[in-house]
Amino acid sequence: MSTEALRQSPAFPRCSPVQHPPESPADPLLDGLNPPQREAVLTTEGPVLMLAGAGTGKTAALTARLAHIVRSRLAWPSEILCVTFTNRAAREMKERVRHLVGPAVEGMPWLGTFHSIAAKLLRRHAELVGLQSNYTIIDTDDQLRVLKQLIQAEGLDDKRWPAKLLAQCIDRWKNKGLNPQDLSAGDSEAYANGQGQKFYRLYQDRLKALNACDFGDLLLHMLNVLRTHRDVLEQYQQRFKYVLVDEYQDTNQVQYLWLRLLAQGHKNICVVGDDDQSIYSWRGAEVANILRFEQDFPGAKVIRLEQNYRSTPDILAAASGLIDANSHRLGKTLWTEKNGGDKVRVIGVWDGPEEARRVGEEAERLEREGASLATVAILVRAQFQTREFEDRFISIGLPYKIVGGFRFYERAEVRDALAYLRLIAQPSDDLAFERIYNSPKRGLGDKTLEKIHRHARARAIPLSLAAVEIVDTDELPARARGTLLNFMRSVARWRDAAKALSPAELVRQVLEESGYTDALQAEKSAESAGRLENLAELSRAMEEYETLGEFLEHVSLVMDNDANDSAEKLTIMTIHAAKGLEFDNLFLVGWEEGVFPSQRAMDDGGLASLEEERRLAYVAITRARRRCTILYAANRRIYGQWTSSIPSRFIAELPEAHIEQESTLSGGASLWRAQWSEVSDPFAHVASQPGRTMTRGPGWQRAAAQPYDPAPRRLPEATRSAASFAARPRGDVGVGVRVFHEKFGYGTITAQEGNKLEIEFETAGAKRVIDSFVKLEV
DNA sequence: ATGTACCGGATTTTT
DNA sequence: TCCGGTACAT
Repeated sequence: MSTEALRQSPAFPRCSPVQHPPESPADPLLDGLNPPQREAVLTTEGPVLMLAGAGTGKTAALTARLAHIVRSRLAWPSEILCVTFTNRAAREMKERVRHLVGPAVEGMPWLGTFHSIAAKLLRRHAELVGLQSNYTIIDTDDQLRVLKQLIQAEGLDDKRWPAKLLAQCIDRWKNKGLNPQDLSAGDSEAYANGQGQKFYRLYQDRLKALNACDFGDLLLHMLNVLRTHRDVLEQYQQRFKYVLVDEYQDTNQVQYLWLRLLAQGHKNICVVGDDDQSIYSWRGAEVANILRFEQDFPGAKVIRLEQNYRSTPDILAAASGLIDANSHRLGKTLWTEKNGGDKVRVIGVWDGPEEARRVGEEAERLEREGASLATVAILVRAQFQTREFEDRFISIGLPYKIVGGFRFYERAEVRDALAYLRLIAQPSDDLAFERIYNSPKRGLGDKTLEKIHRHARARAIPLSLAAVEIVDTDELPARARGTLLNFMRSVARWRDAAKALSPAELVRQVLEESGYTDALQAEKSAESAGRLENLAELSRAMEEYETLGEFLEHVSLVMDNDANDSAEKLTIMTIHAAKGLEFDNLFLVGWEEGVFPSQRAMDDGGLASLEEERRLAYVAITRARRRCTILYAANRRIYGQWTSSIPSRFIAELPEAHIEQESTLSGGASLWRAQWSEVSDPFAHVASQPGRTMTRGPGWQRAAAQPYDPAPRRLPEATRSAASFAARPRGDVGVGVRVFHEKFGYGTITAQEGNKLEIEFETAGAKRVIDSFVKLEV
């Protein structure tokens, strides 16, 4: 494996060619690394803090370090603990290490996310915390259901004291490494007038009874094991000769305590992070961990990676200027050897729809100039902002994908399928039983469930067992009894089948025999088609697993839908989701006070939150490689209310020398006229909003006073740009034809012009779409 | 047991 | 505005 291969490997696209001649050509691993990166690779002994700014090649340094340790025989791969936060990061690192060290080395067993490593350790020591090693990992959904049941069982009003609030408290306590008995009276106050501790304890007891863990437990239980069992702790302290931690600024208290214990053996801990990119404090991350690393690990070597290989000088300068406004930074000075490039553009527009239109046009222009849409991304502060763009891109036929939102395994149908499997794998999984016992609808309701519950409690047995027993009694009405008997027989049959079939075959059989697929097929809505698709995808994903248990662990901790589709599409995502990624052409939208920085953050977090928002802005800008465009709108509709807004303070904080401002608002009559020709009535959406309460400024009134042509419009001009590259109509569709659209479902074509269709959808109403987006009904 | 009408809440999100 | 949850009617 040469550095040449390293540089050219697809997992290594970000580093520009070698910047300095290699000092020690003897070790090809170091070629292509700059001096600080090399230092980070070679300083294997003792604590190391690698402060790596955005785009400075920290993953390259980290993986080279791993490879170096393995190749110099300082440790076996199985003696290195390497933790990341996301599966994506873990996967990427695994891939790169494989490139460097070669396939001869089996994938490192202890490279993974905090949670997957903790889960693996906990399987070995589960009995020490009162669990069996085949414990179930439950997600937020299940967690909330359990909590709600507890709250109601204790006779509390779950409106006054929502399960969500309790879940937040418990998560926070777990993130801090606190068990129920560790809570102070003050902590306990956080829920239901001092009953926090009581509920936390009840919840933990309930989980133990279910032989289940939530995500927080994986880390907390393991911390408890390490704290209370010296022998176990020493075993792992011995084993892990080297510890590496990625994104250290995102660690929370439990993770910190965990690492500190484990690293005490050999004290070879290397953490990598960037305090300026700490954007997860709201979920327990403590920047303080990185700020005080040098005190925690005396003699720590601090290495700064400051050469940026990603962005152009103006982009870098704009980002640096912005983050300068924050206090309490460790401080880094990013620099680049790159020259030229455009300044950061800042564009003010009239309203949200215009913002979307503008970005769409720019994206099409980039495409015409030869850029792939895969190099274009729109970053938003919050998920609700994606809608405007989605609507626009559907109507002009611009391919896009939205990253984030619901993960694959969080979708209802996938969770249902998993619940079936969980119930098959583990009869004691009451949560799974509750989820699916009437899904698909088979006529079993709350009354029946309640009776099963009562029986289960009386006999101290799991629900599924209680269900089997209860059909032998005359507690249930004949109808429900028959249905339940039938259902439980199926479950028993599947348990049998599970022994003979592969997980993938099993899930297909279960979905078929339970009537789940039939119910979806009968539905015939836009969503149901997608759901069936997801279930097919699920069984496909299961093909690579031998056992059900193996698959279930994988799915609860690792599975995501990153493997989306590789087609050339523009990406829309939140800034949070974009961390660690980069794009040639970047659009940062909605830079208005209240949206970004978000009102909510400023309301309840004060200056600290504002600084986190600013770091978020810094993360956003530094995702751009070549072109960065920031937009803000003068008017925006938020929760159905029109609001006039002012540009984000972050725009004012960008150093003027590195930006280029433009506004369609102050641009004079010609720009307004350009607007007018776009749509026949630019204020139609305004006029048609009864009860609209926005304050109308002088500019608005002037514009609104203009006459406009009220002639009946057909397909509006606005779709013209899309027509320019895909105008040839399809021959197989026409007015009156019934078609299917992935997003809107079934509808009938009411007008056709070129490749543009106007369709009256059965559920979504009238929409304009490009013909390539619809399928003929089958 | 299941379908329809209001009410209230509404960031960011990994595992 | 829009979604989900609860309350009520069928």
